[in-house]
Amino acid sequence: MKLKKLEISERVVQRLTEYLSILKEARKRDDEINSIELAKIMNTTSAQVRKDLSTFGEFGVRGKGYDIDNLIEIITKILGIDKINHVIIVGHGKMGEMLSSNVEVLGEGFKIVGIFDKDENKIGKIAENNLVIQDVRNVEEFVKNMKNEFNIKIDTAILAVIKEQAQFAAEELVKNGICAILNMTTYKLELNKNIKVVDMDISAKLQELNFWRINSPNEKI
Amino acid sequence: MKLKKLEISERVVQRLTEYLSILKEARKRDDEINSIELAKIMNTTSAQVRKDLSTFGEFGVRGKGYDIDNLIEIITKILGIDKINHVIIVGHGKMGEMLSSNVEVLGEGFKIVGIFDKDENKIGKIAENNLVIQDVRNVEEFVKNMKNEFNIKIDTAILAVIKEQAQFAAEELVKNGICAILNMTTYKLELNKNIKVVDMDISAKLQELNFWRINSPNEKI
DNA sequence: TAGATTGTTAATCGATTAACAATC
DNA sequence: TAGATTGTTAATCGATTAACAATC
Repeated sequence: MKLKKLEISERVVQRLTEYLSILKEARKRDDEINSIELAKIMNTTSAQVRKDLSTFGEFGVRGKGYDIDNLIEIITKILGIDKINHVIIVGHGKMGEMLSSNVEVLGEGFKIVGIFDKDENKIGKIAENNLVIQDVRNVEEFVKNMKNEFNIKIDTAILAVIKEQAQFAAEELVKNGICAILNMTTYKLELNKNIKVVDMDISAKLQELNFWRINSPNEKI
Repeated sequence: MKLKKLEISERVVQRLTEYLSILKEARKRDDEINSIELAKIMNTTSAQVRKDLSTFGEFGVRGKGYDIDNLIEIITKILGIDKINHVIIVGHGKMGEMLSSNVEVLGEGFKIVGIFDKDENKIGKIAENNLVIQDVRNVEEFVKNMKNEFNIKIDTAILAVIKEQAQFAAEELVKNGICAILNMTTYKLELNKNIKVVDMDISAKLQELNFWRINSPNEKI
């Protein structure tokens, strides 16, 4: 597989994750799919589907379409989830608990290897996935050990603390070598630009939904 | 408050939710803010901030900036979260449980009034927020009762079932008058276009983050 | 070969930004 | 009034789409 590498827009990457999920569904029914069918499910044009995919290479067969298994494999590679990515969860409140106990939710390609909290009542307890909840001050040591003993570099953290702690906790993580953060809080993190942050704010999404609900053109309430 | 009403882009609404969260933080420190400061926190230009806000009206004072409290109130109204919006949760697995037990997570303006599941072992049990978990087949009756007895119209559902059930469950909800769905599953729902759906897919967001991590220009792993 | 669908170019559309008159 | 910052216009930039040659 030859991957072109150039400027890739956020939108394209977002759609890539959607294509993947759609393809996994489609695979249950078919072996092949074309840009028209894919576009219909995505609510977009076939031109966009082809353009998106051609950002990364030539994966289709003219006159036929795309082999679903092949495309799944390619997108999986592009997203780096063809291998296990080791992540830590910081904050073991309701959200952290849900994330660590729900094997489904992270999807394939990710494995939780550490859980941290600052609450002394939680530290030392065993989470539902059988990991011991560690003191958040141990992140540094943990990351080092994983590197030295198992040669596992931990880059990614899921930040699930309360929003009042988000900025501080994130800065600590960055100090310990974390360069990618899935931010489950409502706090807008202010970090060095080379740190990748993706926000996952449920309340914001609900607000968005609510706006469209009350402002829908075919509103009839 | 006079609200202009015209074509509003998804991006603007998304940023509106971000402005709101930033303003709530800023209020702790200041009474006023200008577009330059707001832009800095948002990682954008002051022109965009002003343009975004002016989509909805004239809220600033030339030479001074924006009154934070005032702006919060306005955005809160625009997003329709100045009043309580009643939502139901469908699916009381790990995700549904987290949502219903975590008062923080939905943010202000939303209240869970019903929890539904199809698992007989769960039906009749009491969830952490003290609501009885109801049979999902009762949604119809529940929605009608809320309307008739309390004059509460339920428009919004949070879909937290397993992805294999997502499409079916969503269609049932729509039949019972739900017109806005926060989709917590990885399944790409295919519904009538007048139904508002916002996707909230944790695994997709992790994939996105992972892509940027491994493709960051200043990668040095 | 004829039919189909890709990959890509060029045209269009929409979103962002620079610049500035309006005005506090 | 002078200084500052808004709201808005016009210019720029980027993303989407239409169209079609390439090719299976």
